[in-house]
Amino acid sequence: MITIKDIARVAGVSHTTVSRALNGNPLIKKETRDRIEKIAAEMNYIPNYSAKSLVMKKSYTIGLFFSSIDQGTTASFLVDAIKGIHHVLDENYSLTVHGIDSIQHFDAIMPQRFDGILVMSQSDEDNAFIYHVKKMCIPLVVLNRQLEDTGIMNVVANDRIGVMEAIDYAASQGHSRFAIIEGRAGFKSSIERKQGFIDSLIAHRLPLIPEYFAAGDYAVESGYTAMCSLLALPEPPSIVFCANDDMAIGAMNACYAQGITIPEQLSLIGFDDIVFARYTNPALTTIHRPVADISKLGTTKLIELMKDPDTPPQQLFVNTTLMVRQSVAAV
Amino acid sequence: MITIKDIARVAGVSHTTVSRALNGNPLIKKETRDRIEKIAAEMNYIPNYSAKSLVMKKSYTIGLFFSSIDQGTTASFLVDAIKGIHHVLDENYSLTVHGIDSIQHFDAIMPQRFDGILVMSQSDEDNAFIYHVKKMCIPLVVLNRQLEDTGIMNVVANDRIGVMEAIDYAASQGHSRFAIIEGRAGFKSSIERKQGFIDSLIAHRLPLIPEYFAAGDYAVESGYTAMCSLLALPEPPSIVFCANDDMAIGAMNACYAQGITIPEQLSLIGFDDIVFARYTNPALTTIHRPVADISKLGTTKLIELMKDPDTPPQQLFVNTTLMVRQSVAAV
DNA sequence: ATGGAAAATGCACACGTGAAAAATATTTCA
DNA sequence: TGAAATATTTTTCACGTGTGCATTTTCCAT
Repeated sequence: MITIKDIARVAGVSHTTVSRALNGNPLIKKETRDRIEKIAAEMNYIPNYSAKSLVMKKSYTIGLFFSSIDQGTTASFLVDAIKGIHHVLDENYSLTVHGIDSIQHFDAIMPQRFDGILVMSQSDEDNAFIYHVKKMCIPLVVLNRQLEDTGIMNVVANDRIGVMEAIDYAASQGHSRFAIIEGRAGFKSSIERKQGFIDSLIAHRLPLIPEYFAAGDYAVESGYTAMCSLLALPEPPSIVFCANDDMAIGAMNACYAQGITIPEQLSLIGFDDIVFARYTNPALTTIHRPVADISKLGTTKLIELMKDPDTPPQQLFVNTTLMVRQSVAAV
Repeated sequence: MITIKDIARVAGVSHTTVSRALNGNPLIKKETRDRIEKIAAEMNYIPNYSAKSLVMKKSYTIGLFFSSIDQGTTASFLVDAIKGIHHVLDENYSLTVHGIDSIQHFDAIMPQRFDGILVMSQSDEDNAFIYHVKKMCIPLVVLNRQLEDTGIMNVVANDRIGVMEAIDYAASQGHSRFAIIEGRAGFKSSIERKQGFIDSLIAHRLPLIPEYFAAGDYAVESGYTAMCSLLALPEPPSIVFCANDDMAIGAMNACYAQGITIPEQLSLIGFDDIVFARYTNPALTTIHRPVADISKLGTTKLIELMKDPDTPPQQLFVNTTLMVRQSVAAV
């Protein structure tokens, strides 16, 4: 491996000059710089990141942390996040992926190892981690879950409003017996989506019926189970809002199994707009959650924060979009 | 940040002794070691990985490379891979995720930055990258795509045999007019799955009908399109094998659209066994691809290789499993 | 006690880089 | 032409860690 010292020897200058030349330091005469850059290129010089890290106290690493990699995180969510970040992130940063639930010692999370951290947060339980990062003064952006603390950069989709729009739409189609299959207990998104559901019903002066609130955990299977229990009610709902598409697919399946046709006998609304949503039968009307956009914006903000740690924290909202397809009937 | 020198001062020894004590070097007296370890713990010492890296020429980083993050890589594939790896990987290694297609300069891929590399390979086009890694002498395991070169550690599912089993099963159900919707051109998996399809038909002395070979690219939409063209044939097939589940879902959708019922009028087989496969209507009969198992085994092998670079390379096969559900009818 | 081997520890340096301070070269101005 | 001012480069040191070799301490057999 060749180093700046090797280049210095060839160029007949000191290694410091080489370092400066290669890092765009204005103290170097233009012709010297050009000559050194040429030599460096010819010698195929590649900087040693370990050495750089040691002296600069930078790691050239961005950490992406999910609440959990195994549980409650749908595949498309994780992938869209990674895609979004890669889209914005400079090539000489590398992105490491972690699950908060599998971290043994927070001590290993320190400025030395991460220039910046993105937390794809789903639950309050991440707070311990988030505050550790903050205490360590590592530039931090929390994505996807709205924080009470306005001292932290935060990028989220406005789930609640997204749901309200969807319910408004369904109400405009004449529906009045609304049920919900809720998300995983403890997840902020579950609460928000439920609240949007409730708010919209209240705004339309529709009744909140306790039996129409079914528990779920974001997994496909839980949608199936919850739908079965809803269908077993003496008077089933005319429309069911599922807190994510995975559960909506499970729910749809339960309907097939019981010979209920969608949307004629029962309407269905999902949340997320995963790839498969447009390929269910009928195609699922759902709320598009802009995970990739959130990730992109979050990464942009993180980069700002790394450049200038005093950038004032903001709470940024990214809009959801209602995707009207075929799973809601007019009644 | 506290360093071994700080500990040395407190313990009244040299930093060398501290370094040795903390790294389990046998030259240190047991009681000295115990004392130093105690002090280190009390002082909350955390080693500086940059310095370690510099001196040890290790990075404590494993790179996971996909052919592409954006294209042709399904979400569940990426996620299952990450999960599998995390399951095996030691906590003080971090995992970075990359798309080969977005690497600008291979020069940045060097031993200094990666202790080991896992390539989730889908296409021959990855070879340039793979050989670069090999040339750099970075411990390497290639997953998912079978290589001709037996000099590289390689873990793959036996796609071909998996497909053959599935076609055998379908033949045993009385089918004889078999069609295929192929995977993305250029991907090894596409070729293997197609070959399994062909081999099985030949073994059953069934005809290979050119019109029954439809092109696809692993995306849901391409399954839809391909199925439309198959259904437009004067004499459509009685069963269609789709090279992955995503396309099978697209294909299923095309059937809905044209009022063809599955499996009564047309049978369908997928490949991968994604989460949603059991929730299609009817549930999709498919071939389970053990991505997580491949990743786990591959990671284990990579760790072996990192410990002892002379570990002889192997080609390891992980079995697929036929998941019989409801999309294939007996005729 | 004493020599000598064995065990334990310390010294000095290396890794590749960047930065402050010092040195040298060049330009400017009177 | 010479001093002051400025531009450029070099010297020296630091970052935190591990290692070969020298040094000290310990222990045992004499």
